[in-house]
Amino acid sequence: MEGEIRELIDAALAAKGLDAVAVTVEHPADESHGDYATNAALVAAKRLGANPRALAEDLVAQMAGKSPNIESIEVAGPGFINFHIARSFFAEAVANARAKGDAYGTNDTRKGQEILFEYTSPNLWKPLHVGNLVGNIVGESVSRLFEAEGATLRRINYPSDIGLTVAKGVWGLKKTGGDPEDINAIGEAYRVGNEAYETDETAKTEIEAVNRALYAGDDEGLKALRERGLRTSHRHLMELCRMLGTSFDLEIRESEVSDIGTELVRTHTGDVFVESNGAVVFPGEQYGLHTRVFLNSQGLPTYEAKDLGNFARKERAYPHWTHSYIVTGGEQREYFMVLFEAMRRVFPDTADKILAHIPTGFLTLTTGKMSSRKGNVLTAESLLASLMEEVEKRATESRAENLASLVEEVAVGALKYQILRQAAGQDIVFDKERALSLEGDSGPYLMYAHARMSSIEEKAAAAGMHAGTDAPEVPYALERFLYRFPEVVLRAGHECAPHHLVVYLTELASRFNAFYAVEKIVDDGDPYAPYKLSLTKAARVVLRNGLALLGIAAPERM
RNA sequence: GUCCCCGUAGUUCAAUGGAUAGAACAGGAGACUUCUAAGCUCUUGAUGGAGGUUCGAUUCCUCCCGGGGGCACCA
Repeated sequence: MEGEIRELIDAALAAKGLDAVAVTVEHPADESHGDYATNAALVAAKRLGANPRALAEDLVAQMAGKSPNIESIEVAGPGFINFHIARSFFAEAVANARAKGDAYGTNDTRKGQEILFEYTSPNLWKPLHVGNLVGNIVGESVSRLFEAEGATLRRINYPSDIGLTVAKGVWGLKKTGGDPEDINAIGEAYRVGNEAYETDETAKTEIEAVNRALYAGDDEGLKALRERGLRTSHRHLMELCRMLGTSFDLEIRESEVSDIGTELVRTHTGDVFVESNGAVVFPGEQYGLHTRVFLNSQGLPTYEAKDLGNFARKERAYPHWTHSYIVTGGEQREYFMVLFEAMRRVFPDTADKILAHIPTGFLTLTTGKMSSRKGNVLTAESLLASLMEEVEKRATESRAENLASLVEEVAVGALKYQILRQAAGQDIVFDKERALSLEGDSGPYLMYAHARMSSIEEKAAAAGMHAGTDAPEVPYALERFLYRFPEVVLRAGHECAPHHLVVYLTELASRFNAFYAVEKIVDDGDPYAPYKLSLTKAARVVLRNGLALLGIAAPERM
């Protein structure tokens, strides 16, 4: 529809001798202004030196009656042109959504793309906190958006299993004598190791020795301890990913790419990297960035070198890739600018391909910045546990067949909504109380609306009622919103911004709830009841598809 | 010090340079008691400050104030 309107405008402007004018076509905030509006006359008037309103009238005369989908076009305000869409269009959109079902909203703007999509990538051995969930939640949603646009996704997890953090944990585990099979002992060991590293010189030296030994792999005892701890951590991570609805196509461990990375840096020392103070660095200053160390003065690879190895490993697995995305916290913005600059030089075949970093926001709590020292770290586990507890309180009269799985779905949905509702990349102030409220703008609000739609459909089916096409003269507010879904998916995908979808779905659910409050749907005596049922079914298709893109479950009963 | 991001109701968030800045929570009022009340209706309340560009600025530019992040051997 938007495309059709643009064509009309372009044709009308061309008749005025204007082409390639950058005009906007948008939905007016106030629906009484119509379904679409354009600033074409305002923009073009400037070029022509004409009166905007007079020009608008001219353009309207050009466009009037050219499309059966448009009922009326009028000039308003300083020279906006408002389009009112015909009733029949809305009814067709309802039918279209129902006919397309799961495919409704998809497009092919990324057809043919093979995308390496790295996200989640936690540090094994460090307790997972809410911040770690953000990358997974945003990454999962963006990857689903890309798939909805026709791309082939290669989901990659790149957990860190070697390096100083792991050394701190292994050292700590020796110190505490904790059980390497116990996830809590793993977390405690890291805390102890980290604290000792920062406050105790002797411990620091020992931890660095542990680090070297783990890289060298020559101390069987340390090696075994590390492996046992990592297994525990990894099991824990996989369980979390299952709950969050993520499954990876490939997992690359930092330890398996550190040699490759080191080798790549050594090979390119001289042409890409330079030696400096005993370390090997990439002189980013030459490219307007900053210098970063790739091999430290002990000759060990840093995150930088390992990321080169990581990339080499990805290429080997998926040689026909076209795009490579990495989702991480926003604090790594500048890091990736440097890394990509170096990668372009080490891997010349990346020249005609896309390398991009998708930063997520920095997460703080309403109670302040998380810090293990302050003891206010909100772990992923404890948060999900509190959420499930709240959900259980609500679900006492649930109609769900499997209550346990519903509780988990709703808890995860509440969390995901909370993270995805705001623009990706913006810092997040995580409000735990709000996440637990389950009311108003929330995951459960959308899920509940979906369950309600399902329930109505179920009731209609039981009553032997069929969906129909005989629609009332004036379209429902819900109809005037429903057809926009594909536009929203397009925009969210284009901007890697799932929050557009969240905002849209919340409004959609709200309109449905308002519709539901005043209209009886399953009603024998109402000639429009079959159409209302059609509309409900279409709305459920949109809500279900939208929730799927966010990675949130769409339960049929709650 | 320097670079990047941010500053919108009491709070947490929206708003491709457009029309009267939207929601939700919290606060106030109400309806229904018939398809799921995790719902619906009404209501109080905001663009950090000063300039500039523009027909039009929350959005772009400059400065100031405030917060966060990066800047060589962590990830």
